[in-house]
Amino acid sequence: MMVESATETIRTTPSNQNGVSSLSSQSDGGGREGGSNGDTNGEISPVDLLHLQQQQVCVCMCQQQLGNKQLAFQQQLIQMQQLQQQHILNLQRQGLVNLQPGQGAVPIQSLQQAMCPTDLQQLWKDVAGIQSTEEAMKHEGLDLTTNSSNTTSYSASKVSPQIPHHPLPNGQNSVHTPKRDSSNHEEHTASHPLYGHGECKWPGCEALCEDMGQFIKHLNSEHALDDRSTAQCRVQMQVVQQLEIQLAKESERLQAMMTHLHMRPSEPKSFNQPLNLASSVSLSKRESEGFPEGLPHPPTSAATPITPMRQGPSVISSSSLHGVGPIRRRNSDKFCTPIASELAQNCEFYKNADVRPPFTYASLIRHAILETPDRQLTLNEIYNWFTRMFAYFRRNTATWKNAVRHNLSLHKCFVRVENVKGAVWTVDEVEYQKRRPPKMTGSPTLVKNMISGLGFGSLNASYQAALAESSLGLLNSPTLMNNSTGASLNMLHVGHDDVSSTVEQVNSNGSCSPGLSPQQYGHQVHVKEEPAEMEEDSRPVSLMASVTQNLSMPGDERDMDEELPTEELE
DNA sequence: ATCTTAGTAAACAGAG
DNA sequence: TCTCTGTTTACTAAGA
Repeated sequence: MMVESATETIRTTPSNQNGVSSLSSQSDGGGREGGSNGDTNGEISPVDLLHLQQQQVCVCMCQQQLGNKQLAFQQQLIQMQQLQQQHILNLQRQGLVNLQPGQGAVPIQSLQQAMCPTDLQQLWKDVAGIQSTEEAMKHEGLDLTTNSSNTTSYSASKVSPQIPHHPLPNGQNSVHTPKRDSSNHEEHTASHPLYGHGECKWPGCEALCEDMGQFIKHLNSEHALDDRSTAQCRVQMQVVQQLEIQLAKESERLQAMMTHLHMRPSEPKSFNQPLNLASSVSLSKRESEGFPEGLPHPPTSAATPITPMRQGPSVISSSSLHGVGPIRRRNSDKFCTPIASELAQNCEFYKNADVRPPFTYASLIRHAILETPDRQLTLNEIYNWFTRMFAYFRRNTATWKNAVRHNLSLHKCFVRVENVKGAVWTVDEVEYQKRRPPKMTGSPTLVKNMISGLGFGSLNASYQAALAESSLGLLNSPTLMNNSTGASLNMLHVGHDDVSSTVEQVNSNGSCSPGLSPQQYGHQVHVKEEPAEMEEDSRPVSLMASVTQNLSMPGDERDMDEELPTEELE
């Protein structure tokens, strides 16, 4: 017990790179990686590079086969991948990654066989464009090539970072109308993926840079190769992968919904097609690259997902981003992110990504309890819910289980009740609402940061544009709106009223019953007396609904419960 | 600077 | 004895 706690402490030390890279390095169900994957220094192997390169080319391939409706999606993915590769390029440039000349050629050659001539033409145009761009960059004192012996094959791995794939306001992208002569290099450099609106777009950095030169200096000085940048890069890669997973699932769900409703999408399977195609291309390779067994392999070619737009910032909060260290002031409480909708929309994300959920233990426990039909859970069932719902909680067991028990005991809102099957825990909604802090006044900067996150705001807009472009009337459906702008607006304007604003929502199984009073459960054995509480919040207590997402929990022997429908909770 | 809240660690006790 | 459950205390950190 003590030993386990000690190891957990070590692992959750912020400097521990495993906490960041665990998603890709997780090799066993327990997630007790010990750095044996050679990944602990944040290095990105040539295999990773090839993987990314392959992804990039797959995107190009798919784009040729897609209609315009998928372009926005694909282009957003390209942007994300550019960001990844930009980071990797930095690593390469600084000698962290040594790509052997022969290695880079392999996927290109194989892809040559798979691509039609026009695809290849486009690809090599891109390659040529980037080469010219690199030359132009050199003239600015930026040597992007560390290995001059690497010609086309190596350059191919660097295709995307310098290609300005910024979406146009209409959702189109300049990727297919490249002007890649050196005379345009200013245009290219002026649209650096990490630079926009006079700000550095590096995750978590909003440094003001008057011009590109200043930005480049800033980039090289503040975001040079170090542990932090490397970790951020890896996290960003994981984020993208998870977003791709999410999109694939949401697209599949959409197809099923539309099929069920006898709606005929303008291009059947238009969403999944590229995903499957790309996945099939690179799946086997990624399997060999250490993608965890339990994790679904992210589709290589995917577009901006729905839910993580809103959820992105919360996931990528400083703490949860790295999945390490204590998280204070989770925004479920601070920003009143509706935990139910958040979990309902991103349950797969939290299930698969080793990302700490941006909720307090108390809110998670409450959610777990309230989503059960009888609104009561044993401690073990609460444990099970945590491990089922969050990959993060499949490890650090000593830490979070203790925290769960601690919260159950500490908070008056959790009431222990003896019933026939032993002690169960229930939620006293009145007490829970009492303990919630006052309404958030809404710091513009804070809210802005939450929404923008790692540039998800633009992705979100593009995604909506793409949806609109796809003539998907579903965009106006509450679900989708909640996933995108609607959710953001909710976050902006609802604040703590999220409780009352969603209270009327009914879950799919119709259980919109209010939170039952603890007295409704058998005879109460013990009610804790919580120390001094702020009673200033006299708002009427809202009725609560709940969300249940049954998630398989590999590696855990505990019960796999029924799959329950979802409903809004807060 | 102070207070509140949350997360973590740990000690301890009781029950099975 | 061991494990699980539950309680409590202490400490730290973040945010207001």
